[in-house]
Amino acid sequence: MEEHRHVTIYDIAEKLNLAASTISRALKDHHSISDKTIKKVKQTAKEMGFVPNTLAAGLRGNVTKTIGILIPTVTQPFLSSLISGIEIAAQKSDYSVIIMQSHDSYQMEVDLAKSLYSNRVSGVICSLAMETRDTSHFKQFSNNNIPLVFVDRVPKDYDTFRVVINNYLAGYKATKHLIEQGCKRIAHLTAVSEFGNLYNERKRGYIDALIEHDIPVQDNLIISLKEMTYEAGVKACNQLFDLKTAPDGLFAPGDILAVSAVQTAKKRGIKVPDQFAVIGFNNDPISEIIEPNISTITHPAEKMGKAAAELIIKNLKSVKEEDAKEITFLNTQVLIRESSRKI
Amino acid sequence: MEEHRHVTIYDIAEKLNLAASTISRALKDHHSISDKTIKKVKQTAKEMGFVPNTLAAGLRGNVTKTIGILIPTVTQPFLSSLISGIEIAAQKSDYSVIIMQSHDSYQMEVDLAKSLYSNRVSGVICSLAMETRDTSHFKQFSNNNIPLVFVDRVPKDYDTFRVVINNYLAGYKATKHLIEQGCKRIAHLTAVSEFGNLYNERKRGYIDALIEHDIPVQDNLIISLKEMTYEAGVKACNQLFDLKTAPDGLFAPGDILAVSAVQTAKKRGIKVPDQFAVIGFNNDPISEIIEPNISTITHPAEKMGKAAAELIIKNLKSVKEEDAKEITFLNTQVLIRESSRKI
DNA sequence: TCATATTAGACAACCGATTGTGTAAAGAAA
DNA sequence: TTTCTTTACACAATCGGTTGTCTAATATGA
Repeated sequence: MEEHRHVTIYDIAEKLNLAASTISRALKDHHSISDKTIKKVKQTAKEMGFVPNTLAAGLRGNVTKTIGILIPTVTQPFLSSLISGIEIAAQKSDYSVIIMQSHDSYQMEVDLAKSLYSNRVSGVICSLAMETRDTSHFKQFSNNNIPLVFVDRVPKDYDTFRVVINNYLAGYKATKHLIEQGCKRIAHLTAVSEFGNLYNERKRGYIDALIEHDIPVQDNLIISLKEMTYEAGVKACNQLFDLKTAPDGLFAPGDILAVSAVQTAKKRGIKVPDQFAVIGFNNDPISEIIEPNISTITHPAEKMGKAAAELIIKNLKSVKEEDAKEITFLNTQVLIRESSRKI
Repeated sequence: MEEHRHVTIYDIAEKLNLAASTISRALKDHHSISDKTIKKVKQTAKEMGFVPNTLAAGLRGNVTKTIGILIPTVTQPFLSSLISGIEIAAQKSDYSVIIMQSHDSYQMEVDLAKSLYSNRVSGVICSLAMETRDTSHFKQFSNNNIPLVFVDRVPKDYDTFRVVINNYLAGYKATKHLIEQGCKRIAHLTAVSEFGNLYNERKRGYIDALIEHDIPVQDNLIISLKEMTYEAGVKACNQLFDLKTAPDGLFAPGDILAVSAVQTAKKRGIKVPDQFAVIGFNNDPISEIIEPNISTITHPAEKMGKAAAELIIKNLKSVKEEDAKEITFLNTQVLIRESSRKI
């Protein structure tokens, strides 16, 4: 096998008897290079199979056109949709995307943040690890004018971009929907002690909706879970159904939990939605396929990714201090399906 | 806001009155540097918040410790699991992962391959786009000793690493299972004209299992789909159920199709599995949750990712020509659930 | 005609880590 | 004491694209 050397602008320069700087400028249509030369250079570059070395460009210009993504995992549907959105927006502006998974570990997140910085990414999009309480490892980005956008699971107190939905409002809307369907005893699952305020916000919305409709808030109808898994959902629902006065509705802050609720109800002979109406969150693919279909809150995951990426790309062009605290809210919608449609 | 400059080895050198080369060597425990100096350098580096610039290192050494992933989309469960596996293996060896989505477009794939090359990735893991027929855009990797691993959707004729399952055997096993459950008229869905041989292989396994058990292969029980979507599955199944002699079993080469089959059957009052047994493929999360649970072929997606990443990392250490055609087969298993369990 | 503007392109420094080569000093072996 | 080895570190080239500065030539305007 021949040992190919990467073709460089110097190779092109030599072949055409021009200076390397001229090649560099010609390739990006610099005004000081004649059309004739530009055409010739581009033609030769193509023939020789020239591919620019982004490392060299990045080193020199300190611009890598790379967006770093730091998220708990790529397998969660919401997050893979988020990636997809980021990726599409990035591709449009000729940015690359580099992805790292914290697996919800704080230490991993710290290490990976360093690795992203080491790679001199142009910007970072992050959804925090469950474990994360301290966010000082993100200072390296802020301190070096690397735009940082938090998405979905965002820190309370960090002064940077955020792209989120209004979780309070979404929780309120979901609960209100159940009330409108005639539910009187609405249960709620939530996450135990969370740093990001996402589940707390949903819970606040739930509570306010109840209060607003003169429905008492009952502690035994609110269950805090350590993990938002199918199994945890089944366990919690059984606990709910074992109550003397079992609930007739449930707002689950995730579709997997809603699925577990629907199936647990079915197993116990409880009719969904007539005896027990359920609404989930996220509009995961499964919510649409399971029977009965599950009502849910749509979460524009791809759009969020797109918005986050665009914030970074836009921000790189014109850094304005006053932008720094910008929060982008994206709309949620109640998607009514069979699991909660009683009327 | 202060304009921080990135801390470099030169900054450390200046502070300690040492040469930059000494700093560089000290940081990687080079034997020619005294322990005392090493300790001092590392200490100071930490204090000053030094983070190595991987661009500079990559440019100089032509090694980036980055694995490029080029796949149709990240949102498909199989592929996001694959990524997860790659990522875990990469992290272990201190590699970064850079992901690009072809969205099943050939042109995108060509462009993104170039972009990966431009980023001087150390290796590439690829699952081909549906559209791809020609694979010459991968030559740039092979020609430059950049290890290339195809996963799952692999080209027939490209001389490089592959990590795949034995699709023929999996198809055979799935079909045999249905036969053992007493099915006499087993239908099969497949993809229309595919470049990668994955669906064709599964079909071959299906056919051979039938032949081996003296069951006639009937063309009207084999339907080729353009897209492997839920809707396409529903349509195909309705077509099957409309036959004079409808099938009593189905081997679907994907779980989404299996789900659509089960639900279509239920809608038409056909009992699953008694009148119609179904087996899918991939063990997507949904197969476990839907009712009835769907029997499926487990596909070790994360393991495949891990294997692919390890091939690259290992190969980078010792490039041997004779390795070049290595094919890694990973095991599949028949996972029997309710949708096909008759006896 | 002279001064200014524009066009064309060369030269060289630069980004930051790496590494081959060189040198000086201290210790070990002869 | 001399030679060899080891230790400890400095110097400078290198990777490849970018960009400020400079020279020269042609074109435009006063």
